[in-house]
Amino acid sequence: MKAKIVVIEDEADLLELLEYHLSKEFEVEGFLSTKKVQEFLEEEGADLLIVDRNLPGVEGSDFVKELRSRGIDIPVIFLTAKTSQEDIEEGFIKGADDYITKPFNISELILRIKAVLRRSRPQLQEKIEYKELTLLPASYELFIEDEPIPVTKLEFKLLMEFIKNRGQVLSRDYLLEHVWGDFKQEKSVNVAIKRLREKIDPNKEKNYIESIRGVGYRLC
Amino acid sequence: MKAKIVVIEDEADLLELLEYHLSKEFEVEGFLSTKKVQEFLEEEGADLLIVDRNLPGVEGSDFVKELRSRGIDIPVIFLTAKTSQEDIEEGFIKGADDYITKPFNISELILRIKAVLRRSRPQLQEKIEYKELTLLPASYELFIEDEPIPVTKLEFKLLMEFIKNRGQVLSRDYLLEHVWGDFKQEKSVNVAIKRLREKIDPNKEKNYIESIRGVGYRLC
DNA sequence: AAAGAGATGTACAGAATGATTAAGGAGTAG
DNA sequence: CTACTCCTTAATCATTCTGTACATCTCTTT
Repeated sequence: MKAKIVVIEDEADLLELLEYHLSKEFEVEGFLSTKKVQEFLEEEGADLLIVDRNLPGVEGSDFVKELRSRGIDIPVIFLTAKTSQEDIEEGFIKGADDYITKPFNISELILRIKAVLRRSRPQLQEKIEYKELTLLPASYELFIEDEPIPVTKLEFKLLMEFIKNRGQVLSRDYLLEHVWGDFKQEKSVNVAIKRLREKIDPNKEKNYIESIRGVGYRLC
Repeated sequence: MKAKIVVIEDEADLLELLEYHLSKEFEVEGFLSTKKVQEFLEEEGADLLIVDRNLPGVEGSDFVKELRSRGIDIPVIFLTAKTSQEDIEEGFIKGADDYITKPFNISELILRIKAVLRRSRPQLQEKIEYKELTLLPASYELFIEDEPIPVTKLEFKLLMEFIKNRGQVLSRDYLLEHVWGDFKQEKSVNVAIKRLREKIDPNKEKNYIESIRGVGYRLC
């Protein structure tokens, strides 16, 4: 999962350059002014903010201070032509996580971004995607097109097993061993599959899990 | 509670200067070489490392890389005369949280230290805010919308652990290890969570702490 | 088309998990 | 020492989950 970075920079050329380079490693959203940023952050969220301090209207560091006072604790890197010692110190005092002066080196910027993200977003959770399904193994959560779908731990593990072996037919025996561990009747698998199908495809349109008569089931 | 900072710098004069200035705000431990540092870290621990890269014997960034590979995840700031772009990038790649080139400004250094500590050691902050909760780690005090709420030390530490890992599901095992230290029964966690919930959300409106059946709890 | 095997659907009881309550002991302050 | 707070443990209540039994449906073979 890529980190989402918001860049606020009023020079269109530079913004474009940043978007171009950063998008190789991150998901980037550029803004020419602070205007719609707060709205965006509240609706979509982001993992890091890169802000020029010389912006039309609001001063960048004041904007950050304002965010901070509203409890928005997103990490911030200032990227600015303001190079005096006082400017730099002011930037940190107003809540910067790092402060880079123009002209800057793009690979250093990327490394500094990563350093900040490493501390602020300790573990990007692992995310497994399959068609419109998204699975978060750490919390046993399932999303269908970003809608959370409540599933039990058993159902989640069952789905994971299918995704791990997509395209292969899994026998009831195999599933009992790998998902349940504990040995139950083969019929239990039937019921669990039924329940899982209902949750991942309530309208029975997708037919994710196919039954292979006499053999087992397959996710295709 | 002051943060504990270890400085490794082979020029005695500079080390002394750093110790002098930093000790106004932090608890400082200086070393002229990396020799006894690892031992010190393992025994005493520290919150941040400031390292010169030109050290007698070991190269500073290699020392850090070595620490990282041993799972010692202490934040590091390099403070060094190596100013080429390659050197800086190498520093970050080997695990730096920040990189400052000599000559440096002492107040900027202090601000950068604070910026790194804010993310990596939130518990050292004077004041931590999360939604309408305010925590004062020094005194184990909790406020909800500025109203003081009496909480026990255990409850406070539990809440801190959740805030430190907000959004992540924490298993009972994890909590026992990180909050209790000492191993108790997993049931103890349930009871402690119940009491904490009662205090931070007596009307059960906010649902700060979510239970994830079969997995653990999460602050969202 | 009928029979039989396998798959699906449904209902329910028992198992598992979490929440709540209460009791007793350890630790602490006065 | 006494009174008090806090915490663990144990017991019980409440909820959710899951295995089993059985009924129904579907497919395949004859």
